[in-house]
Amino acid sequence: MGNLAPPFFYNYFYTKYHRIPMTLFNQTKHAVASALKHLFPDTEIAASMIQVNLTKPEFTGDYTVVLFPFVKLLKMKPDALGAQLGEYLVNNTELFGEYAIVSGFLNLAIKDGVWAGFLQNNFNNRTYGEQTAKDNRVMVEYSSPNTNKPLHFGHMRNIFLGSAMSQILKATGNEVVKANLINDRGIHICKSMIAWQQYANGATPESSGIKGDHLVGDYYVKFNDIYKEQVKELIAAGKDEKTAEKEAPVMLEAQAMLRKWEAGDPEVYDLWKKMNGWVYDGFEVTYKQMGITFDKWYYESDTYLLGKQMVMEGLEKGVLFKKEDESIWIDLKEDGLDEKLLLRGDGTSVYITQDMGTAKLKYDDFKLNQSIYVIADEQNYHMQVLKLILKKLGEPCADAVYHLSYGMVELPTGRMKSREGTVVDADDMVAEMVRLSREQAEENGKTEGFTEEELVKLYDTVGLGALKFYLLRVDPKKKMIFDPKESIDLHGFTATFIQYAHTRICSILRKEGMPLMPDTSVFQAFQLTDGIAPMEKKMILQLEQYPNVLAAAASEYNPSELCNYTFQLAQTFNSFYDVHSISKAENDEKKQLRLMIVVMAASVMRHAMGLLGIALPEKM
RNA sequence: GGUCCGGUAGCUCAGCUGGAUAGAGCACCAGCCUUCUAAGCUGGGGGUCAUUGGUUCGAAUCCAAUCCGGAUCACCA
Repeated sequence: MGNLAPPFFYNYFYTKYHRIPMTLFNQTKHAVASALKHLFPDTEIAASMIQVNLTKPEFTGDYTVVLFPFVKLLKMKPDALGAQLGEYLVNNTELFGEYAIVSGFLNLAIKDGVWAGFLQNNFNNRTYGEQTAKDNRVMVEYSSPNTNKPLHFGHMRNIFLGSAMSQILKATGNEVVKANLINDRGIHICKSMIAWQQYANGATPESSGIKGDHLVGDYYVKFNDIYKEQVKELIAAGKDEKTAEKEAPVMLEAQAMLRKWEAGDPEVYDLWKKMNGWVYDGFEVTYKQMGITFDKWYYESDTYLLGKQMVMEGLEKGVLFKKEDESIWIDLKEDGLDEKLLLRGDGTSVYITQDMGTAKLKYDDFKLNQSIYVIADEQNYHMQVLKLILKKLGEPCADAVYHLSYGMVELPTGRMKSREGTVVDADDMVAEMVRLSREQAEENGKTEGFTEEELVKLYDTVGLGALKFYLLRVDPKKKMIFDPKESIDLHGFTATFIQYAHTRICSILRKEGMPLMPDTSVFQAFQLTDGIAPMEKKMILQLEQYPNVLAAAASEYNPSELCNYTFQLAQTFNSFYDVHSISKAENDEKKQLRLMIVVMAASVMRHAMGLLGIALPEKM
């Protein structure tokens, strides 16, 4: 069988709302639709009725059309319809070689030559699966730390999720701005500052040798210890709990400090700047180690005034109202929610005030079509309220707001609480994973032929890869439980597994003297005469799915789809590797076919994992 | 109590716009390294898809009710 001029090359279908990659899978759907239209011109058949699946391995064929949905509409028995449809598709398209009907399912086999053409056209396509630019500007905000404590394991889920989604959206044709909103003001910062003033004796990161974010975090914990103690004392002195919490001296001091800060008191301002500087230095080290970057930084200290201004305008417009104590509120009762405070009686702003300002600022800065907030699901209500308030105030940014909500990372004993010292620190976790990858490599005798420098880099790649994969492989909206006592496995459904499969491919290519991305001309003369073995076919079928998987990861806001897909691809490759030799292939045709498969598989693995920020080494 | 999310193998999770015998990984058992890297491969045991009812040719998937777990409903951020 000769090569067919590929009828499909890289392109898209355009429907009213979506752009769909023109994979063979999607072409099959299309072909079925037009076949039905041709065979039954008088019957209107909705596109949603056409269901195409991958054919189950126990049957022959590649793609399967489910016939039942048409039975009633066309008043035909499924098998009769299948025969007519199959016959038409085989005779009138270039795609299908044969068909078979098994109890209500029409199994279609794509011609081997079409598969060969698919490989020849895509094996070295670096951007395989990506979509062309579509003039859609998206901001993804993630990380968004408070400046009163270091990053912990739960933040890492947020950071990796936001970073991965940015990359995925970019690859699917969006213009993406990666934003980090630093929550650098508010009562929580004042708590660290008060405790530091009273107990640190002027300690700095330099003088103490403690990383800046950790140092500030230590005094945040200290504040809470003092506060708890004072509340206890007040209760012992006869106050009820609520009053005690309100009147604890250290809390009053923190509140006074916040007012001073908002009034621009120079002494408070200097301390605030100094301590935030320490924290930023610490964060920078952590972000760098994790390979995380941002395009745009926002600071709530810059946006809360805009928020206040919006509140004042809302008050003038009559959308908001004032209570006796001068505090300003919005009434959301008719939307099934409650009254919500937007500005305190003393004029200081609350969480949502600054969020309003930031939302508007982001929108105005970049003329966004979409503004994605990666924030834990405990804030679902808050985000709902934010969007609603913006809408009521008539802000155009309201419609762009999208909350990418994810479940919290919990310990077997429950939530991580910095006050109770149960947090798993981000820096510690990275170090632990790097250590674990070293231990495993040494145990397996995998260190031969590497310099110490190469090993350090490799352990970084493996350890960090495992961590990212672990946090991204679960559907974001589900909460996950992490047991720090059981360290993360490097076997099974992990990045290490994929990295290992990739190094095996690299090893094959080295042996064959072939680069990772050979030139198109290398397989130009390839002719398929032999047919395709089942394992080879399985690889090709999975490679063919990638554009659809990437598109789904983008539209569902779910990077775990890439984890699942790539793991399956690596799994199939490992089985393929076991049954088919490349260096000792039966003949040159087989060698070439398998080389194309393997080159493309490695490329797709690098692409998919690259979007998640996971590197694949060439040797390990 | 209101709203939202979840409940699939011992554990961690896929599958959820209804389709063929419900899948992986870990753990457990048995095999496979003179042959491209065994961080791998092959096989095995393990399931009332929380429960009940409904919708239909067909339900883990859709609908309703119930049970269990979590989040949230702050002048904290």
